[in-house]
Amino acid sequence: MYDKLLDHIRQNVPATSIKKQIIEEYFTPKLFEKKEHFLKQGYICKFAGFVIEGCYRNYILSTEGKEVNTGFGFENWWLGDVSSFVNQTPTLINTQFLEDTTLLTITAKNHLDLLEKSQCFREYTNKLRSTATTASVLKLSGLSESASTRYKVLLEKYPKIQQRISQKQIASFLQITPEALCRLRKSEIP
Amino acid sequence: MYDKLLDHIRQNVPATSIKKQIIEEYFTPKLFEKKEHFLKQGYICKFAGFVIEGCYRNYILSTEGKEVNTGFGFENWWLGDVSSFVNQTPTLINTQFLEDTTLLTITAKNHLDLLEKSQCFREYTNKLRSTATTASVLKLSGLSESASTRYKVLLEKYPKIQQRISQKQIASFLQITPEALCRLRKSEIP
DNA sequence: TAAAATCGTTGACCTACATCAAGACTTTTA
DNA sequence: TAAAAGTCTTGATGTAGGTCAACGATTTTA
Repeated sequence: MYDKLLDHIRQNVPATSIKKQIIEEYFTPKLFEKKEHFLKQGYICKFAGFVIEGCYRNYILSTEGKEVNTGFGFENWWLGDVSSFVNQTPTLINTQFLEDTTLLTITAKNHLDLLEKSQCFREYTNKLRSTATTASVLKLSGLSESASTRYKVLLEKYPKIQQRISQKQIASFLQITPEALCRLRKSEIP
Repeated sequence: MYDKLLDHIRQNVPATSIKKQIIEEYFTPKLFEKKEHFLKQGYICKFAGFVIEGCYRNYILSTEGKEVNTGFGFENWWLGDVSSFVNQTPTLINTQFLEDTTLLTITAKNHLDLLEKSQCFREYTNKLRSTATTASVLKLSGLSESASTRYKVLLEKYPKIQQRISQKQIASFLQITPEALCRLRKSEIP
């Protein structure tokens, strides 16, 4: 289990010197059931987590209280709201598991310690956070395309997403209704 | 000029020990004219910049080549694509000045040096980047609201934006046509 | 395992915003 | 400072996707 995280660090910082023992010391495994929440609007993000197995969705609540998915995460992704985690301020993001999920979690305090202690973990964190920012911006711009284009792009990027995520959730992510997605599928994949 | 950046650091990291001399050593002032680009898709972001005076827009190109604004920046904002800057990879973002603008710029190398050297600058950078990520996510979700709601929210957040940014640019940011924005204004502000 | 809830699909109808066009006003350029 | 280019506004018309409703299929719960 700890190896999965270690591998991920190695992938991003090939020259890493980080030891498995460190990971075991700083991270705690946690199990969550499908539909459980990892994070809810208004709470402070006390832990960050790395997905060993399972998946989740991030969503926000619109002014009318509608849930709008902002993204999904699978194995080898991090979850937790960086802003809330770093500044220990209430989050605006909700994170809910879509399958039973195993995480490696780390507290904010441990994370800070590890950042100070390990130059390589600093690099790793830096790298992940910088690419996360870009991803958000790109997603954003994607919304200027038609729903049909956005759907195609999504399928190109994650061909297997339909095996794991329900149409309702995908529709929310594309910011269209499930009905519209249903019609899209019918017309586009003959 | 350097004081403006120093003040901004102090605002975010009250206990800072950073000296004006350091700022003067690591940052270089630069002037840009209205319509000049700071960053173009495909190039690597060699500098980050802090706006002393002026403003800019970030935009991306949709698949059909249309420019879509992702945000504006004014005095006391940073510009530059974090992802491209940190990883020295080509950016997907375009940054263009909407007024004659004065920046304090720092090279990627100097930025790395300063991060290693100054614990306080590390905190400062961390804080800015984490809030930037959140801002993107929230903007994203905002698009699920109607154009009219998005416009109202924008005006609440930046009441003076209309004095500095043209309707065409605001429309692109709201992801509607200038015509639609014109009609919105007429109907909403009687 | 029966009942209840949720999901995917389809049809009928509606609305917010896009597109195209054209004129008045403002800013930039030579 | 005159010409050219870009901006704002308004009108007429088109369309992608929303809303509401209904039904069978699947999943969840008791």
